[in-house]
Amino acid sequence: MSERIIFHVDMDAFFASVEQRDNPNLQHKPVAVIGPNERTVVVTSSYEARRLGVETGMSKYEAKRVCPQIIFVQANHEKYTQACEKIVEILYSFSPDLEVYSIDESFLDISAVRHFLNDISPLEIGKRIKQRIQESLSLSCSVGIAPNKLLAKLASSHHKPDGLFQIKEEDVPAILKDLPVEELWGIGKRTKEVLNSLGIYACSQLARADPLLLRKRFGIWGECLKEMGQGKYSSSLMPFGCEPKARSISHSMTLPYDIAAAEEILKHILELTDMAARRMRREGFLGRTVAVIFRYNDFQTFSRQKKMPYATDDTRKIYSYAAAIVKNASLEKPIRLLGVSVSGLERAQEELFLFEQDKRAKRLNKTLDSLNERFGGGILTFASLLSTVKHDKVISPSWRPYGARKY
DNA sequence: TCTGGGGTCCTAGGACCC
DNA sequence: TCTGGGGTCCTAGGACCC
Repeated sequence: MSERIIFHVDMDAFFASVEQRDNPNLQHKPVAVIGPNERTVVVTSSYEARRLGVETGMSKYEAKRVCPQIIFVQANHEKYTQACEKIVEILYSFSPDLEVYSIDESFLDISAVRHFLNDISPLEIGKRIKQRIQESLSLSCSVGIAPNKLLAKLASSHHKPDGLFQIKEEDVPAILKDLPVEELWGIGKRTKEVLNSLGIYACSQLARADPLLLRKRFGIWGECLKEMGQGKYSSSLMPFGCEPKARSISHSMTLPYDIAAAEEILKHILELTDMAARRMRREGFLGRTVAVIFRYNDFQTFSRQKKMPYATDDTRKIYSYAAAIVKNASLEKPIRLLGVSVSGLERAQEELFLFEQDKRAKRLNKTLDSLNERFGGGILTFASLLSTVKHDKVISPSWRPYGARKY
């Protein structure tokens, strides 16, 4: 098998760039895209803001402190979704071997279609991809080209913004020689610390490390780590439209202020449960396991879960378990964040709804869902939620565009 | 009023059964 | 009645990603 040619296409400061494109007042200025609530963080910032010290994950106040002239813009999910759909269309026109990894990143394998592209060089193809995206969306991206996904991602991340870089097989040892291990995709803070404690700092050291030692410290993953240090990475693309079904659906929120009162906690739990269950119904899932996520005001975070006797997508049923979890949790401090997650998902099938009561509940849910959808969400809801704050759509990097062409 | 939200995968320990 | 183990399910937590 000949060498594969993988592209990683990564939009530059995606959300911030879309906002700057659409509002001339933001162009060439430090812009930070943030969430809708008071206790939010910087989701993305323009390169102007980054140069002035603004970083992703900073609180609003921290960003304002390091960069007083920062301009905050609230995230607009629909806009980014539309842009993503167009980008996916463009990439798909280059090759059907496409993996939409997140809202602003994709992998493209052109090995199989290369001769249909008149055997032009990978770099030239990368140039055309960048051109097409720039022309039709007025957005810039960085493109990394390499024999596998790991190296393609490295190639794009090291040449941002507006980058185009190819790592060839023969260049791999030189590129990895002094590269810090944490620059590799998948090696985070904790893994870096452990590797460093073993005297492993550069990828070339990881490549030579004792496999038994890695195996002992990292389990199964230790074997992958050594290969990654050598620039090897065998996993192929997850074809667009063929992604495995979701394993969990969850919603969580940092509350506007810390709370301790049980009835207030339960009110939020009902709202979060309803958001999760509505999405399950929309996407045709039933779930078996309910988890509630708690975060104290000191940031200690933990979860409690409970398996239900059968799978359901009914808000009330799921809520009854979530509420029981809250009541048994014996909370010790004020709560800053609450979340509800449903896992053990399976495809909903009509014939599973055997009981008349369940059928009624399902019809009711369907009616509520369609009305909610028609009126933009959150119009019809449980009476006890009427006084709570309505939240904007969340930003979900795992989101996949609808309606784009599939296999 | 320092620190968002939505995911996946892996591990480890305890319960329970044969 | 010195004490087996293997397998599976469930729960909790942590690492990592965008």
